[in-house]
Amino acid sequence: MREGAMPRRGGRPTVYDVAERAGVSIATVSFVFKQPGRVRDTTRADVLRAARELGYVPSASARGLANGSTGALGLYSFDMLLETAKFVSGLPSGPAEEPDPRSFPLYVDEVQRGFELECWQQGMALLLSAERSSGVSVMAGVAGRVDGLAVFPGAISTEELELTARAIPVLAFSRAPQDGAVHYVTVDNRGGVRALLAHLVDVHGVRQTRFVGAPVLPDLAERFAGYQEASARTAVPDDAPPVGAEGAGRPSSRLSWRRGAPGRAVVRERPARSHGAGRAARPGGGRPG
Amino acid sequence: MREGAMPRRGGRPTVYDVAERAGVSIATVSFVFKQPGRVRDTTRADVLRAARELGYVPSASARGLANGSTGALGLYSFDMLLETAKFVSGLPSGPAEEPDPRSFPLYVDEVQRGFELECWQQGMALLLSAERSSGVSVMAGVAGRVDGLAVFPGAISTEELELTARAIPVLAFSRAPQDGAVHYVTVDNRGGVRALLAHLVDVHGVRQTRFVGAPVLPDLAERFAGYQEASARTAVPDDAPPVGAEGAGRPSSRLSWRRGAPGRAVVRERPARSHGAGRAARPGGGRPG
DNA sequence: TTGTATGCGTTATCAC
DNA sequence: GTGATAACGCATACAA
Repeated sequence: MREGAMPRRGGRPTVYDVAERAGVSIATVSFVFKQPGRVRDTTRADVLRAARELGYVPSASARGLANGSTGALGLYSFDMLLETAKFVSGLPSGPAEEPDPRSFPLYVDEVQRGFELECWQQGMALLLSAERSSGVSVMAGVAGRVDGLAVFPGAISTEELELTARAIPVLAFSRAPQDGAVHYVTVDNRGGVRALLAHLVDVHGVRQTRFVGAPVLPDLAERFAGYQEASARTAVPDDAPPVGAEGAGRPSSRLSWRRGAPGRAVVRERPARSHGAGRAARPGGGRPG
Repeated sequence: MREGAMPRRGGRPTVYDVAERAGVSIATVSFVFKQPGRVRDTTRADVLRAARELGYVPSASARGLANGSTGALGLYSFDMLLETAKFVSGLPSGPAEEPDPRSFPLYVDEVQRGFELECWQQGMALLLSAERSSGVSVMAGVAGRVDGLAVFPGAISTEELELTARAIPVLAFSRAPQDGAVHYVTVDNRGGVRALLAHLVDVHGVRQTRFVGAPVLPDLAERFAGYQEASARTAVPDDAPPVGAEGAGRPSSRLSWRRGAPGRAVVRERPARSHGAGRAARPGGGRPG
């Protein structure tokens, strides 16, 4: 319980300061910002003026705590120093002695930009963060600050994804769909590569092709599968090992890129469980209207 | 005051739930995450297990409210649909009927990536947001959720920047330094262009140059100034109007790009005021160690 | 070592 | 139309 409504420490101004300055109660101050119509015009003006004079900025923490949601979505991506780069690209790149942020996977930018745009249009804040190869999971730290979380493929275990999904909606990019609460989204990698090869052969008359990259991730595996399906049309036998397969950083055991592997690339969505009092974020969701 | 320690609504699990499950008090749960050494090993194990079983994720809102800081830094950039694009590039681009996010100023990505990297290394979360040409200031909404805010040059008025700076440290990119609480950072645009021209002329033997872009922003004005300073060496008279100067969206009056304009490009920092109990964010600050 | 109690700033439910 | 006041979830002095 505050003693009256003292300006308190030297911190940022709060509703109490604004209320005191405007000669009203904190409830009124809150109303002015959340339900303007509920306050008399003159009162509202007083409050707004006081707020501006004080440089009042509402605390998102308090706000989030009070209404149970943060108003932000999270995007969790790769280790920013690319210590997992070769795992991502599937290409051998030697033990990068000095990680260079500039070699960050470029496609990430595009996806990220799209995410930013959507958040922007939805009026949601975007919280960016990335995995750290060293140290504990940062995911938990992120999950606590957002209403929903999208995750790039990486070192995050499915178990941890599912765990996080118990707290907030989680969307995993290009991951093999699993049973659980996590949402998965991917693209038709197989068909894409087939079309690509068909184009190269039919339109450009290419006769020599080779698949470059180690199919250690679902996406790459799918692409390799598509490559094999279509490679009968090229001069390269479809059992030629993909370039870089041997040199891949982690000899990943989580995926066997056997011939004719099952599972078409697919977009799989699970209905979000209701979290709390019906709140629900929609990472990657459609636009309104 | 909670009644005992009921699991409450259907929301995310809280310290109360974990505490109940582990048979300890909420304080102990908190200690386990914040001061692990203060808790007995067995107790800690119990708590961690309970937390994991429940899928407990600490609320950043509550945490932020309790300790007075959010642990996140903000980066505020352009309107994502580029309605201010031509203002940014200085190039006439016609009234983009259908704004295309793909034409977003590219250099932004580089700066943003650097900011991300630094935040990542500092263990801080990064909150991205952008101005909206329509509607009220989003800045306030951002300022409330971060400990410090970096702002790209754009439609944000100096007044608003200063206002925000009363609540949290604000860093403005490529803006003409002002007196106030806002921090400013820019680069040697003038010298850069001089060097560029020298290189073109001396090394590549270029004899024909033209400055493209309307110097409506401080940075561009500086570049134009540098261009003029060095253009005596080219075949183009230094008073040739820069291409696109006429077509610039806003005939900005905030900057007169008069010849020999004063003010060298400069990095200007102001010591951050102490906010609250000595807390201080350091947007763009150096690395530890 | 662990538990109790209180504050953090906002929201929202009541009274008035 | 406004004003008290109880949550919200966590951190932390202060007790025990």
